[in-house]
Amino acid sequence: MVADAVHVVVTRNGLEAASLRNVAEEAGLAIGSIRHYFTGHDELLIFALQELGRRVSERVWAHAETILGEARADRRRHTEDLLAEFLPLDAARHDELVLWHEFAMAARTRPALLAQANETHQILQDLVIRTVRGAQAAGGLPADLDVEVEGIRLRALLDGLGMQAVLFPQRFPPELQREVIRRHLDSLVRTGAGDVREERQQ
Amino acid sequence: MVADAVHVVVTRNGLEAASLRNVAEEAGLAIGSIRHYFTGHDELLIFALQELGRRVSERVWAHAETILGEARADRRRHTEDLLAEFLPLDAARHDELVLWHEFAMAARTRPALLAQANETHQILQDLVIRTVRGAQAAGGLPADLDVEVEGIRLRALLDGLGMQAVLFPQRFPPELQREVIRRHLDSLVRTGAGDVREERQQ
DNA sequence: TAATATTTAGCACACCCATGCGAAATAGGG
DNA sequence: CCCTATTTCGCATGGGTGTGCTAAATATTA
Repeated sequence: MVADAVHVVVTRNGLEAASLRNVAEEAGLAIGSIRHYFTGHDELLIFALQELGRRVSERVWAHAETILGEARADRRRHTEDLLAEFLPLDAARHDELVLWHEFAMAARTRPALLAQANETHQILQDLVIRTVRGAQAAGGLPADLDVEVEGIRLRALLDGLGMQAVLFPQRFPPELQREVIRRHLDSLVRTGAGDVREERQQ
Repeated sequence: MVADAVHVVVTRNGLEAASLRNVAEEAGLAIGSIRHYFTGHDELLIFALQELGRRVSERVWAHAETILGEARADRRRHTEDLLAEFLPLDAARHDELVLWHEFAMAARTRPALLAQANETHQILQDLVIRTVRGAQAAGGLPADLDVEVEGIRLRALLDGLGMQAVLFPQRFPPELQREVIRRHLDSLVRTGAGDVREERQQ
């Protein structure tokens, strides 16, 4: 697939290197061949981004169905595994994360990519929120938890941790990443949203 | 300053647009003039990154001295303000965050930038850890907290939240960002590292 | 087989890029 | 003023890029 070629080039040399020429060479095709399917450079990138979003969503959602379905004793472990899908714990997830960051960052200055990036982000955000809600419904989390905010907080944590682990791998070995997830889940389990607001005043 | 020109161009059009020509035009100079100071394109970018790191560190550390010094009654509020320096709550912080993300991402495929990016990241990470440690020493946080891990977790949260807020501003209004910070600090205050590990087994 | 559609390939163009180099302008010290 | 050092400038070169367009090759259908 030509999308794979884009992904390889972007992963290896960054999005700015994803020229028609480089992609064509990586795919073993001629420039004109690629341009037969994509009328312009933007369309190629949009397609590659769509394909990325499709794969990530598919993989993570498949993982999610295991946990969101019926109640199970090892829910906690499955939850950790699900969240671990957002982190670069192996080469596959590392590359997917790199791709996502490259495209998402590029979307800031390339309006053509923005819609697709937004959609992908939303899908994953919803998944995280659902996971939190599911854990709450299963009784593992305090009932008074603000699921929306906690979902956003958890997603932000995963995103930031994944980002840093990609940029500075030596500083964030897999075990440290897992420990951070565990700590966060622990704090969710043990903390109610509660009445902290009064205490907070002083 | 020529560094400002780089920053403006990168903020507006992304790092890939920071060519000698664009930067020179933004600075009101000729290409050759810039090349008199920087022997190549890489050196220009490295300098701009150094300058960015310097400014960010300076600003955030100045904010930090207020809080790390003596004990004060309104420590919680100052802590929130300090952490808010990592989020795009106004135009200045927004732009600084954009610059940081652009450079940090580029450092992945440009070894020339990696050292400087690493150093800047480390400085800020240390600051966050010190903040957590300070809060712990001041008695606001449980004594059995793992300061290192909590510092990393907090920094990851800030980084991820900042990233998403930059990419999808409409989804992350300032008040939501502040609420996430408050929630996180609340959870830190109320959660011990404790003996969750046994419960976790099942 | 013959005619047609689909896919692949390659060339030409105009544009932007980093860099090398020498000339022009400006500033500073004698 | 003159001489020198510093700074600014612009041209030339070689390479990369997206895109328009046409020709060739292949597959599909009649």
